[in-house]
Amino acid sequence: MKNIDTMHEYNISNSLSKDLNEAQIDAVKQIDGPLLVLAGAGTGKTKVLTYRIANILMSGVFPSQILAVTFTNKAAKEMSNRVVSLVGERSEGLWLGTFHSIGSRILRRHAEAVGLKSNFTIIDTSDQLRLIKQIFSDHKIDEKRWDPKKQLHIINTWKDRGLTPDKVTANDIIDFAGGKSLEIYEDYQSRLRTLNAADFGDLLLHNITIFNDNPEILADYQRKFQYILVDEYQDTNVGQYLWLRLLAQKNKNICCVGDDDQSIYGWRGAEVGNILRFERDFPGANVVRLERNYRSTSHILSAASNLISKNSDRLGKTLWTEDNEGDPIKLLLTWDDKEEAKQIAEEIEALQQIKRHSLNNMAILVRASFQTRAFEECFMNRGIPYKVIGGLRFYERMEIKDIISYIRVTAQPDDSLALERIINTPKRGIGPTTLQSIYETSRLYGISMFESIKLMLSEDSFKPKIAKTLSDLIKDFVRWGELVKDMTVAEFTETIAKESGYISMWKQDSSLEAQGRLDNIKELFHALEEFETIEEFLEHVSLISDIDNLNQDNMVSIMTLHAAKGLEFDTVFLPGWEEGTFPHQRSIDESAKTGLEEERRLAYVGITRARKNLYILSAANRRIYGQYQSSIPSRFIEELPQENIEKINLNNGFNFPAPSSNFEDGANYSPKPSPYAPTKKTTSFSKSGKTSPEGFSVGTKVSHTKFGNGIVLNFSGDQLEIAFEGMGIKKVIDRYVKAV
DNA sequence: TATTGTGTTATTTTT
DNA sequence: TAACACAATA
Repeated sequence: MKNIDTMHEYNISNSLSKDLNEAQIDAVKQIDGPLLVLAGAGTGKTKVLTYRIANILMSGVFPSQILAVTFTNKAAKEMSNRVVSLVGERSEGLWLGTFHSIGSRILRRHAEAVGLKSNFTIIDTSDQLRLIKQIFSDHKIDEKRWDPKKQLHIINTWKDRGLTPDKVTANDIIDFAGGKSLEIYEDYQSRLRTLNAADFGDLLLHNITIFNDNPEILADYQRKFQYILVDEYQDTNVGQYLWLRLLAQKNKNICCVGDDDQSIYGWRGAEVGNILRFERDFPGANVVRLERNYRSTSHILSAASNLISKNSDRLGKTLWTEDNEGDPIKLLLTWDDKEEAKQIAEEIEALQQIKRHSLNNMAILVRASFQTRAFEECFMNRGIPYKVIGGLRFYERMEIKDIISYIRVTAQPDDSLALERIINTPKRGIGPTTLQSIYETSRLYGISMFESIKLMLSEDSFKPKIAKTLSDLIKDFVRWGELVKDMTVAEFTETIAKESGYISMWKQDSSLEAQGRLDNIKELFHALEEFETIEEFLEHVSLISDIDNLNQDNMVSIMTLHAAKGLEFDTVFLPGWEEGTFPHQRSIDESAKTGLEEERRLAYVGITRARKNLYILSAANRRIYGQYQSSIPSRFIEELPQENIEKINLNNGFNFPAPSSNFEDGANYSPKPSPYAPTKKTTSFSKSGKTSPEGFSVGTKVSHTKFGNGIVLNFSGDQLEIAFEGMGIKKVIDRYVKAV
């Protein structure tokens, strides 16, 4: 142990001067006092952060005294890996995570201080919306006249700005829902408390409330976190800023890394102002600029710099590189979105076959997610493997959410939102009328739906058939609750999914997507094997956005520009550079100059993702809402320096679709090879036959991760009855045991 | 209560 | 286009 440490120590001090440039060393070395690192794209931001953490650790600070926050799980994971590779085990105990995960961790410790229990549920957007709709109906507010989504947006905005209902002033109130928007916010918060739930915004907002109301708790954390590091500081909103300021107030050892030119979350409440006024907030702050770019060729870098220089609201940096000039940016004007996809597909094929480029190093970055569709269709036909990142997220799929809801209710019967979701899935004959009566009872007595049902059953207020159904369901949940003790999370979930009839519901479904849904469910069971407890899993599920694509398969990545932040690729395609699409119309309509500048930053982010090859495309016609609309090339194209771009004329050598195809669907200019499904999440599982699928029979000696060794006594289907040494007889699904 | 049909409406970006 | 809400029917 000691030896390892000394070895790392040696490595660190050695690497500092070897691996880092001067500015980077500056940023890593001065660990005390406030520091702002302005890190341009590709200037080694993550490197600085990780070396800095290593350096702080080497100065004798305990890992648990360091707080490092990021925005995405991806970034947190990346940082954690890199710190481990620098200092090994010495980083254990570091508080490194997203704002939300850290906020949640702190909130669980002090939940009572804001009227929650520490096992509160974290609800997502759809739950939020459902809640708002309920409150609207209580207040007799017409959903047609007032869009519940708008109300949700208002509440989220208040939360982003660190405003609890009591802090909302007349100035902050937007006239909505007949002047009731604040009242609804109050109701919403109190409903959340009854449900023992918190939304994303609450994770930090409650922290702030706790810190403000309980100076001794705040003091504890201030003492604890000697050093604070913040990634992507340009994207912090007011709430996050307040949270950081509270924590950093005492020691003032806060290091924020960011790039005002990459601030692209203004719509989510991010305040570039936070970065612009850092020096004022933390007097005596040092500022280090990282301006040497290690990523892109000079053609790419120059184009990006010139484009972003059109923005007025910026601190200003001059990025430079010693990299060679490289190829100019290729600009392609196409007839329509289909042609655009086809051009990219052909270029990808050429790069792959002629230049032997790997698909992993290519990405298509779009402005809005609907644009991914044209590429999916085209690539599917041609057999180009691709993955859409962040498209429909795994945990947001209906079947996954349904099963998670079953788990939620089992773990926490009072989770009414989850119960409401699955009370009639599969169909049990519980319709809106019954639901309404339950809901009324729970409002009347201020109890959960689960409790209401129990109460109403005892009072005999249901029709016999419904009473039977509900009482069975309640009994099921109670019984499943008992199972937790004896089973792994995966087994437990699988049992519930089967016994509730949820699996058979999809098995009986003859529709096309049913099999895919079953596959997803299988994948969920698989993913669950990593977790020790239900609570652990539920926490993970609420905070992670996508199932981790650990697969290093050779695929082209397709994602939004927002999702691409922090990533880099050899080859990047930027399609859809048309007025209205990019810059997006709404962005300009809603926030004029600010909006346009944010769009330009988005373009800057896109361009700077590319290491070597960059393609920008613009289509003259695009299908929007199923109708073709013509548009003109994006103004951003004109803002690129001529000397960095090469215009490619498609009319030579390519078949150019005739305008007549405009309103028809039929016209298809590319040959159609046999359909090929490259990327759908289809982990194939053997379909369970009549015998134990894994081939176990009575007498087989097996081992199980939780119960140890045992012997098979009996089985039916894939359910094994096993006598475990010292554990007694358990029912286990055969996939979870191994023959020994 | 479940199913089917019709009309409306939205597509920015996400932890 | 496609998802969704709502009304009309079985």
